Amino acid sequence: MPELPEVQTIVNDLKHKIVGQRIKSVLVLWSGCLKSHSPAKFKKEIAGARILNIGRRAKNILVYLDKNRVLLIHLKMTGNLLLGELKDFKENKHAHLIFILNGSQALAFSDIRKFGKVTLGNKDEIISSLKIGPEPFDKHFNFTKFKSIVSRKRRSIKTVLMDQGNIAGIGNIYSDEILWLAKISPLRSANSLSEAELKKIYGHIKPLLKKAIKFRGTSISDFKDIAGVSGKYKKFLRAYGRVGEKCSRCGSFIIRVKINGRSGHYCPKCQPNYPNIQ
DNA sequence: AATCGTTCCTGATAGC
DNA sequence: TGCTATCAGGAACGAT
Repeated sequence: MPELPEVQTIVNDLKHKIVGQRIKSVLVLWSGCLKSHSPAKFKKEIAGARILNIGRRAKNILVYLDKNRVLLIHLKMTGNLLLGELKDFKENKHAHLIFILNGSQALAFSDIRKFGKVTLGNKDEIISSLKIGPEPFDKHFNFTKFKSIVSRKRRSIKTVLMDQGNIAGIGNIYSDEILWLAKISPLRSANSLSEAELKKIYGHIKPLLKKAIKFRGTSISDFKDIAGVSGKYKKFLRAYGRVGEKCSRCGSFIIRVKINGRSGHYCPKCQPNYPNIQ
């Protein structure tokens, strides 16, 4: 499932490969992914558009187009953007949109579970419609800001970290990893955390995300970069997806619990639920 | 205002 | 073997 590091990997690659090109046309193979337009209108609007830049906001990919427009792509869990030639996608039954670019290049939006969404519209309207908290790498995201966002919430710290309205880009994998590094249980309510505990969490967010970007993200099952290559961060995972394995720090067994409908993975010894009672 | 439950969807896996 | 049931999960949405 693409989170900030995976989306950033895609954005960085796309920037180098397709900025400056025109979208000659688009094939709509499954229109359910189009959020803003009918297939006919989408095809008409997109034809001839020039790609000015590629950006990211939380887990959204922003393709800046001419005429002050933006194409917003959310990959949700199983979405991919793949750059290749049209013939490469003919047998991909999950390719829902294929953008025909210059020469023989094509960019396919594919998504097994069909949760991903594509929106086309005015740049300012689309960006201002996003209800998203600060980007972790924004200079305004300092400890004071983090504390003001998190410290009064009654929900579990994992849920708070994953809520895009609080902080942008953290999902199920990296919330588990941040909390393992900070030795904080994902079940602790955010407003139960001490200043020192908040500092530990905050201190791990940027370095972890930075390292995951360096290794081009985590591929659990579906994430691939635009060339179809898996991310390399999986080997560093300490909690996520390691149920029944030994904690690499203390040797206890990693467990999985349901937290607000999501699976949270943690070490019950290193990350105690009730540290004050121990 | 904040939080909770439901919904979308397919493929992998478990159980019989 | 082959069937059915269950589960995974981001975020929009409606309900409380």
